[in-house]
Amino acid sequence: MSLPHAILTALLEKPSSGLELTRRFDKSIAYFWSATHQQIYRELGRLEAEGLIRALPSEQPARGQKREYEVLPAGRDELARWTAASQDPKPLRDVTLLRLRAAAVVGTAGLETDLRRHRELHARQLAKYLEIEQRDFPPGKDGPQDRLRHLVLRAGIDLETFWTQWLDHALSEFAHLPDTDGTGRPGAGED
Amino acid sequence: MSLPHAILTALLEKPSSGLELTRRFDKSIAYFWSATHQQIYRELGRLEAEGLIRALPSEQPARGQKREYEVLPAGRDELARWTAASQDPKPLRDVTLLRLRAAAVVGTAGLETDLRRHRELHARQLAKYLEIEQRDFPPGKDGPQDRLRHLVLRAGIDLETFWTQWLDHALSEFAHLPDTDGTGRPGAGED
DNA sequence: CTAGGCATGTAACGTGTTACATGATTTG
DNA sequence: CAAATCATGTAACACGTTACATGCCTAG
Repeated sequence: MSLPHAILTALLEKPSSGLELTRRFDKSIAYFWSATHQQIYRELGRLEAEGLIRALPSEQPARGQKREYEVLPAGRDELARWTAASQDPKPLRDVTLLRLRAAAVVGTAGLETDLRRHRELHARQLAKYLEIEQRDFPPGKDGPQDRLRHLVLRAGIDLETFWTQWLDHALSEFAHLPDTDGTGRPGAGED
Repeated sequence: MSLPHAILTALLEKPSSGLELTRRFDKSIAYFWSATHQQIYRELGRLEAEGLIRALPSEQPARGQKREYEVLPAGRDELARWTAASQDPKPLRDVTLLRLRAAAVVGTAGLETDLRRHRELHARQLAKYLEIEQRDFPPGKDGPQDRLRHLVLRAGIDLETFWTQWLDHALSEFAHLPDTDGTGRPGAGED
């Protein structure tokens, strides 16, 4: 139940149409929450039905017509409630780690190339975040809102740094690993 | 499409029944891929229908009856193919970061308590992983399979360390932040 | 023989993903 | 006015989550 709250947050920051929201998600919110335009339109419909947002009065509903939405007081209340409510952190779910565990059984053939590619993607993402940081959070800009948003961006930066380094480490392990088919020691102990 | 491959990996490590798989997921695979028993049974059915695994011959299908599965050659091939295939890393999607971004708009009231709780949960998880590391990866144990599995566990350990520290940092920011309702500077610039 | 735990499932729903469809607006 | 682009939307499906249902097996 997070997408509606991501949308409420984005709409509070600035009233927008569906496509504008999609672009803002891609550009600025995607580093902690991504969404496609289909998801966003579906959710905008629900939020409007629930009375948490409304289309700006001037627009009449029509298919190819732009519709801008703004958050109603009930929507702001709901977002505040959700933000403060206790929520358990979700367990990690990472495909790359699963692939490595699988490689321990069926062999590492072919994996290294893709991990090297991932390493570059993470490094590029990191560079992009650092650019954003320089542009949006210069030394002077440190009001309460700036500090919180900077904190969020910092998490993104540090996570990309983490993955870049971890992949470097993993790749260096690969370097002095026999390129086995994994059957060297079958039923070895796990857990 | 990762759950079937997680199951294939687990079954190659040791043929098991659905409930045994569920327990092994909880105990040992959950730090990079979690699943409920309903998901596992559904997926076991599909994998069997596709001819990637089979129930051990002795068992006849019956509702409350234990059914052990093992991986067929086609299943091993599929797992090897999947492991080596190129896959894009999934973008980050983290509720806590979203909550912080929302708090920049609607205020931080109530958030701190839950973040403190998260910090403790991550610290506890970290302690658990470190225990596993000591038990399962003593200095001598460093064959190819051990190195790969250790690498995976290391990612879990380092990520929990990361989140513990990040939350400490976030909480220290909270300490000298006015407990606003977020409306101090409404339409401030984002992206 | 019954109560509790073991083991396997069904059903319903929410969210995310992919492919495609349609109307409006601008530009050459 | 044709083509490209903007903008909104439908449909079908895959996956994950929650609640519940059913059959077996063993201890007391």
